[in-house]
Amino acid sequence: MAEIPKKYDHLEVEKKWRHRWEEWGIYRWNPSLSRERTFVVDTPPPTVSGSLHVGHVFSYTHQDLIVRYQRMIGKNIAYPMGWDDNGLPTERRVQNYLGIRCNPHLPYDPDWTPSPGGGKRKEIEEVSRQNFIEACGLVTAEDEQVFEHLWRRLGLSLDWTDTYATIDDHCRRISQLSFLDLVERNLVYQVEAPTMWDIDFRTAVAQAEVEDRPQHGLFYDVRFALEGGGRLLIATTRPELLPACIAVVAHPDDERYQPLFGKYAITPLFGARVPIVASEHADPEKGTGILMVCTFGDAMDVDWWQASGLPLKQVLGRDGRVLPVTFGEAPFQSVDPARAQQAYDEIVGLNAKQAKKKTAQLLAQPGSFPGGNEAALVGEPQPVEQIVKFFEKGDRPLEFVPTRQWFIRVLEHKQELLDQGDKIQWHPAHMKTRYQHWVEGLNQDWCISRQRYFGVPFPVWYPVTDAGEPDFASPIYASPGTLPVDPSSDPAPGYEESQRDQTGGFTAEPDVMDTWATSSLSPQIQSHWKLDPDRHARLFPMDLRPQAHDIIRTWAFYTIVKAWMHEGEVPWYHVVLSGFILDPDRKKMSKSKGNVVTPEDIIDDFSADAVRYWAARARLGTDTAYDPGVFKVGKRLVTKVFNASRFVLMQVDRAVGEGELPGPEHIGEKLDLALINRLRTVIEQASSALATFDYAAALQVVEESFWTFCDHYLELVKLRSYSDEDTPARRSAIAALCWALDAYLRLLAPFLPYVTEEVWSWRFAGDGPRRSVHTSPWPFLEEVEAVPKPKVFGSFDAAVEVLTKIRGTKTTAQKSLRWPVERLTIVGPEEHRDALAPVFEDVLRAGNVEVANVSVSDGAAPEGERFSVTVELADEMES
RNA sequence: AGGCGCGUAGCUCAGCUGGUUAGAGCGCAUCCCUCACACGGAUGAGGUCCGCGGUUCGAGUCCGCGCGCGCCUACCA
Repeated sequence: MAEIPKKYDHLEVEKKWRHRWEEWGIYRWNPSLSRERTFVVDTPPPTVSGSLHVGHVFSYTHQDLIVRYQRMIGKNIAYPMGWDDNGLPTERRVQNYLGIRCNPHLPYDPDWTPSPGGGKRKEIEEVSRQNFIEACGLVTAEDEQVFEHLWRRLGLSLDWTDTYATIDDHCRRISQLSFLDLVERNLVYQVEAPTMWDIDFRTAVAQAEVEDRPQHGLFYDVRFALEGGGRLLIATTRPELLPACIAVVAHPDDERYQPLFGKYAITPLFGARVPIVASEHADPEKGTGILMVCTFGDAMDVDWWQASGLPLKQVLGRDGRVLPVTFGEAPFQSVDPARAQQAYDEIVGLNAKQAKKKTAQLLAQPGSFPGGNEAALVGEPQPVEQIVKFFEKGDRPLEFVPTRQWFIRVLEHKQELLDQGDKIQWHPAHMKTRYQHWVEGLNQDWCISRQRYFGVPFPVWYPVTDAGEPDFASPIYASPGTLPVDPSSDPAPGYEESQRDQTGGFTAEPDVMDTWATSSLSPQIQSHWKLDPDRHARLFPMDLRPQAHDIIRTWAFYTIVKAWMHEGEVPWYHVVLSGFILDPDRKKMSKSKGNVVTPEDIIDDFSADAVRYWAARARLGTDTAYDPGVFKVGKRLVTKVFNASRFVLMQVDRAVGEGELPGPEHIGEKLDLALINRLRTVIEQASSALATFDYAAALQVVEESFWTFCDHYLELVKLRSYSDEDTPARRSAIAALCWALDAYLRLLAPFLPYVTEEVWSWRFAGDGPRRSVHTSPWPFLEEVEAVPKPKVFGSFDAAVEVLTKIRGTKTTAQKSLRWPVERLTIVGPEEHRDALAPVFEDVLRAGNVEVANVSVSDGAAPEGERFSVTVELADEMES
């Protein structure tokens, strides 16, 4: 029996158990057990280059609560850890930190090493893609340690022997295998088409990464000339796209414009002759009801252009600046090419914002309206609140730029993907609706190519034609056995490296896959899909996907897509969605808000158990206000567990010393039986709540019961268990205390893994699974069956009621709770007196009442109460 | 603009398939150093359950309509 310390030092205790758990390896997956006995978690790999905040602690704790329960009910747990280091955020960080930039055309230099602090150098060093990836690897390894340290402190029961990083060889291999599999199934294609483009990151982005932001814009009223005379007023927010105007459209039912359909308009400044067309796209209510279609102002322009067959006039480049074009040549015909060119030259090279301003100025000048001295711009621009699409990580609006991109065919499989969603259980259930809305609302295929470097390269090359151009129509794919490959340093199959970028040779696909193309494979990455069929069968489909609800449209959706496309399966049976942490003013918590308290600080102050308690109080899917008060409550519970356990085990120690703990067969006193009987309900309720992932409900039941145990049962049983004589009454008390504490520790273990393990080690730890509370069996009902059911119910509550009355009288009289009672009169109906009788002795002891000073009689009790209780206190303390 | 969720004590939240006087913790007030715990304990004061209608013997709980908040999706000339 271990020495019981007087005070609880959470930092020391946490450190001790953290190391011992690692030593014991109790959180490791056993690969030899069958799938049925295993509980598999698709752990979210956090973006390591992001900053850690309390939101992480929140959702990762939720997973761990579920996992710890599953472990205790005997499941073999597969709970690995992954890091999402692949992608833009890391790239940016590495560039700044090391002062390097990727040049994918450079060859790999095996001797190159990054110099820390390189970010301070003046010139930026260019390195090959593989060197760049290695540098990213070094930086992210540091970031990963920060996360790992926090996860360990939090007590997450992760299997640290089984980790992955989304850029490592294994993940690149799985990602490339996935791509090749999709090629084989004709589920992926490449196309040169206008796609949403971020001009700062200079990459394509996917629909899921786009967000709307309200912007203050200006509506410019611009006059177009009608061919053969007349004019037309068009409202636009993007005058800089005027040179890209290909048509003018109005609603077919709009009587104002019906006579114009089929005729032509002449654009101001640039003199382009554009058709006036009827189109459902136009809203008669908006602006002047007639609008210009440009290539490209928005998604509608793209749709319209594709259907129209009109030529493309691209005026914005990949950097968002106005491209040089020649007027008079197709497609930039003009009724006055010289004048058009003159106007255009004023905006060439400007960014969209500058070009907008300049074009507006030009339009305001007299003579900008074709054939006269009038200005095309009418009146002052009107301020307008508009909604503009942005890349979620971007700072400037997205543009539509024609580029060659790879897409996965999701649009034509919406129904199948909805069906997959139905096969998965969503917790809470209403979150499925979000998934459905997203799938139903998809309007583009999944763009997976990014014009970046720190990502998984496409395992693709192209032949270089005799004309020296890549032949994109004839991609050369890597063979699966050679993966992972980097086409920019590995030659295409059947070619020599010397033929790279040579006529008749090959060239690399320069793009990388979006990070979601890899993280959507987290189940397959963990199961070693296509590499280890046996392991795959033991892990896939998984049981649980924990995640936050904001990434249903990305991570959850993409993972469902991949699992369905590759194997026609769901990736997991259950998804649990954590809510967000909100500021006290109910806004989503963010760094910029100044919530600078780090999770490590909070653990230092309140203990890991207390922080877990805070997370565990929040139900799935429910956003929760950040309330440090809850940490305090958690800390109080931890302290209470420590102190109550200390009391119980000291009593046990006094009674049996080093001897064996008395078994449940000694429990005979009615109060003790009543206690155990109450625990039956607690175990039932907590178990069924946890089985449906409702850890918060389980905690509530257990916590409430534990406080009752401390506040009432311990007080009632205290003096009986103090007894120096080894009577059946004392033995019953000791046995009940042991039984109850043993159960409470296991019930609380998923929530408070440290303090429960600490207490467990004092007296309960045994051999085998019972070495740790976390591998001990979850309390099951058979354990309760070993203790007889009380014959009369309500004894516990009756005892509590009378004791509370006695305490109340003393408190009101401002006397100590030890103060003796002169006279106790209890009046109540038979039913309640019968319930009270067997536990009455305990009540009197706890209330410091002499049996001789008590009278109990038949009669009515006040409404809602069992008894009418009258308490007269003694005059003196000593009586 | 549609969808989803939420609106219960000053604050944070429980209240399952409708059932007698609506719960907890924090905070607050008053008191108590009793041999597990003052990082504690006892007791108590706090609520027209967002509003209005309806169903019902009975509604915080079900239905309808509003109002407010959050999120998702759409709106981008």
